[in-house]
Amino acid sequence: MQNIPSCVKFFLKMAKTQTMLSSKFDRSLGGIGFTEFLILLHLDQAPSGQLSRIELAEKVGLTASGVTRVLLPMKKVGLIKDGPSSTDARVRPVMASKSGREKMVDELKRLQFMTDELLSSCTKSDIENMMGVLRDIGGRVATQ
Amino acid sequence: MQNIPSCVKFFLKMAKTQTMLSSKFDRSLGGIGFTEFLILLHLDQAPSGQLSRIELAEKVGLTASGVTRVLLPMKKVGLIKDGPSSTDARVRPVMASKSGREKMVDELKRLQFMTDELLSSCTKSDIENMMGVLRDIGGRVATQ
DNA sequence: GATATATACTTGAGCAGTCAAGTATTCTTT
DNA sequence: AAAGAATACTTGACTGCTCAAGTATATATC
Repeated sequence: MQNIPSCVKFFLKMAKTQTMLSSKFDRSLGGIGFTEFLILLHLDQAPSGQLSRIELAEKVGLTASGVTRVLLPMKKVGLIKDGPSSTDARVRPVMASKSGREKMVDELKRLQFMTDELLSSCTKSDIENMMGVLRDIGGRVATQ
Repeated sequence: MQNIPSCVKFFLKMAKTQTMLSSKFDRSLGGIGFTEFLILLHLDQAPSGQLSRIELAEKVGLTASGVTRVLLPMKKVGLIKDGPSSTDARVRPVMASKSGREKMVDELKRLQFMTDELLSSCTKSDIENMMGVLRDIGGRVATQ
């Protein structure tokens, strides 16, 4: 029976929590998946309202091909549409449609309600601290 | 452009960090996946050295069928073996084999090195605090 | 003691993603 | 201006799950 150091324990705990959370999100998000929601959210946050596939990939943490595959049904259903064709013919910018934006606002409200509840026992500074730690970890993971 | 409340931001950040981490783990774990590692770890931590499929499912956060599917190749490769058949003929206990235990110890060391590095800028109490928050969130998610 | 209900799985179909290899366009070098 | 390298994708084959439905055993109810 091995002794498990606290750093490892922390990551195990985080992995499990995240698994539970994302399946809860997926179940409660009406009709769209968490990744689809993320895409709509990032499109909303982009200053120009549009993002290329690789920009989306970078933001949501998927590969380019993952983005291609997620976008396909979203376009079929009308949540997104093509952005104005850019000067560079390789890039295919994506925009949210009106219904995509509406859906996103809807789900954002739902998510807000849910996260408020889940974090109800945390102080503002708890959250600040954890954000700092996560940012830090993210940075270290990214640099290889 | 929607305003995103800090609770939601926190969960988005955590989701992304976790995505990056788990793919880093999967890449760096030699030959076995993160879930396979988790299974070997939980078998090691079980007092009797054996766990039923549903116990494993509960511990690693998969469904029963997910466990069935993960276990299949692990048995073929000899990382695990059947436990002594229990009094209840429905349950099929699983144990780690010698090579499974060795593999696990190996990978645990690797993981320890990795997590130490990723958390190198955190204090002991940072980690304690986050563990507390995660435990709390986990509890709230679990209750329905 | 038979019947219903619950538990511990397994299996088929399908979804969300990956990776490797391909295509089209653009940039860089000579 | 041509050749090679890089970028922005897309596609095929695969992995790792999920969910719904099935099977086998066990428990509770009448």
